[in-house]
Amino acid sequence: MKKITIGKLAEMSGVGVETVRFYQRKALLREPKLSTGFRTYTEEDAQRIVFIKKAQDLGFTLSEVKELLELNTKPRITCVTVKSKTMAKIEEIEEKIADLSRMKASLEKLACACDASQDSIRQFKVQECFDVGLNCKC
Amino acid sequence: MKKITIGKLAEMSGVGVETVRFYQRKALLREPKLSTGFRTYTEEDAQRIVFIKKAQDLGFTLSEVKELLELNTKPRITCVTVKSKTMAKIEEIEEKIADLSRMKASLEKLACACDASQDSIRQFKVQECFDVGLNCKC
DNA sequence: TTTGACTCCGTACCATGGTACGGATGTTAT
DNA sequence: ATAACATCCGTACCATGGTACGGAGTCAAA
Repeated sequence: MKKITIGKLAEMSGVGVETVRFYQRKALLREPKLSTGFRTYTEEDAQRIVFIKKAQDLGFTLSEVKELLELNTKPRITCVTVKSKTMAKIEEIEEKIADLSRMKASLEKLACACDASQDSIRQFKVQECFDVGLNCKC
Repeated sequence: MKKITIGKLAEMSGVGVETVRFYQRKALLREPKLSTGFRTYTEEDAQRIVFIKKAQDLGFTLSEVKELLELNTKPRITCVTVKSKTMAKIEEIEEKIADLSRMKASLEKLACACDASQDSIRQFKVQECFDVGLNCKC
């Protein structure tokens, strides 16, 4: 285990130094040892940041990520708890997928309407594309 | 055409008065006539707000919505432009769905591992769930 | 006409997720 | 040992998408 400074950590995990400090303030990262006045990190901290970024990309907010991470810190007894939280997250994810699928369907209608009006002279109103009754022969 | 005040407009389109003013500041709504000192709106303004809200629900930011709305004022190129913007959004959404599906699969493995360790004492790492390698015999 | 509701405006504030600043201090290489 | 660089900390600032405040003017009904 070599000592990792905040700058190296940031570089390793692809974020800025200030972002690391920000995550720490938000308690997304543990308080690191300030041996000799400087923060000292481990590989695990880098993995943690990478995890945060991954989860964030998937649409989780920082406080949701925090919750997910906190699942790790609880003792072994909590298998049941972990499972129920996990199931809840799965449901959330399913909802997000459903939302996105609806968005996608609407956008596909929009794209189709664009095609349809390609050769007609009719004035194209973007608003119409989002209306429910959009006539689309695709 | 009856005069619509800001309060009525807000009610009609399901937003707050302050939101209408905010959209106006952001130039998402035209500057309304201030006949007699009060803003006077039309049905079209209400439709426009409804459109903004719909587009927003579909994952467009306000500035993207603004762009979309501005496409209406431009000539026929519109269709092609709208279509390419739309296709880009669709791709974005598809990526998000794919990510979420992967995440869901990982979380399902975690749930499964919880079951499996009901009687064993396995240390869980939520992070692993996001990695591809969680060994699960479910 | 007077009261109450509505509107005007600028400005301040909120949450989220950072980014930047700047003076002080610590570390490292020459 | 001294320069050059990294890090410390608090605080301020940024964008996004609103929400709230407060003093002033306006409108409409009793």
